[in-house]
Amino acid sequence: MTDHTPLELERFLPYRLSILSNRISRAIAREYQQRFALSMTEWRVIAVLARFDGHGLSAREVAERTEMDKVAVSRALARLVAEKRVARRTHAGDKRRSVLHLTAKGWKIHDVVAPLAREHERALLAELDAEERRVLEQVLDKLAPV
Amino acid sequence: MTDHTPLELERFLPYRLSILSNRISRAIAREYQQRFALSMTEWRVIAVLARFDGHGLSAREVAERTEMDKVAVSRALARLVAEKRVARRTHAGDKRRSVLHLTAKGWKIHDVVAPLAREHERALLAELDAEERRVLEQVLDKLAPV
DNA sequence: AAATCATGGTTTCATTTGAAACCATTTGCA
DNA sequence: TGCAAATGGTTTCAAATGAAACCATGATTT
Repeated sequence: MTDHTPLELERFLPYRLSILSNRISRAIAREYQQRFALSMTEWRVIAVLARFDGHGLSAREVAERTEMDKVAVSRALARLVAEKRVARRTHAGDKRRSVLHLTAKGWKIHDVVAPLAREHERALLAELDAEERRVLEQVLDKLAPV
Repeated sequence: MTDHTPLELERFLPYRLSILSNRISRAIAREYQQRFALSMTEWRVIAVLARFDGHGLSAREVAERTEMDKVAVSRALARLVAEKRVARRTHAGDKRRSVLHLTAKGWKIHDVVAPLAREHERALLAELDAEERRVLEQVLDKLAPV
């Protein structure tokens, strides 16, 4: 007789994490999707470019930072550049690399979406008490160090 | 002067959760993908059918339980039924509904993948101490109640 | 300097996904 | 009863995605 012990999905950590993460991402995404016709990957690229403004990141560096693959980044950038949300130059010393910056248009989007995202996070964390917040941080540091 | 305060992605909760969740899901998926030519959605359906064996779930109920939309479930089921991993009958009292069960073949997959998934979870939790595990549970209960 | 290898980035092709329309059946209600 | 609305599920079409091949440039070896 084989072991049919089923997975208790509702207590299975990877499953619960995935549900939670999807819910949150979708909730935030819903807000900027139609408002700016912005996909989640595009938003992530904008967020990284904002965060490392002044560095003139290359596409590769954006990919690293977002944990997206380079194809996804390339496509997101193509759209962002077409819509003039991101400016793309060629690196002076290395013609393969691009040098990326947010345009005024890109910053405008950032300046709306970033607070909105922060507010979502705040609301989420507000459901937790101090100990829970502290330990959650700690757990994420352990399991998914940046 | 506008507020350009950028999101600190590497400390932003939704972002970190998404990274963590993706990494874990991918790690588990890698193991059963080529071994059984099983997609993540198909595995989820199998897991739910195993968990609620004897109930004769309908597709709708599977969709609810997996938090996948009904189109995804419909497609996963089409493949699973074609490969005879799942048996599908029509509900006696309601000809719209299907009545779903794992076949012997489906159970065989379950009985390999479920322990494998549990082992992944165990390894993950092993990185945490008792307090971290306890609080993590608690946090998930609060943020993503089932 | 030529040949080889590595890197940044894009394109192509097949597959997956999501949204909306759709079909069949059942339910609610005039 | 008969007709509109709701429900379970599938199909269709467009867009998103991933893997591999590709192109151009740079670095390394000889």
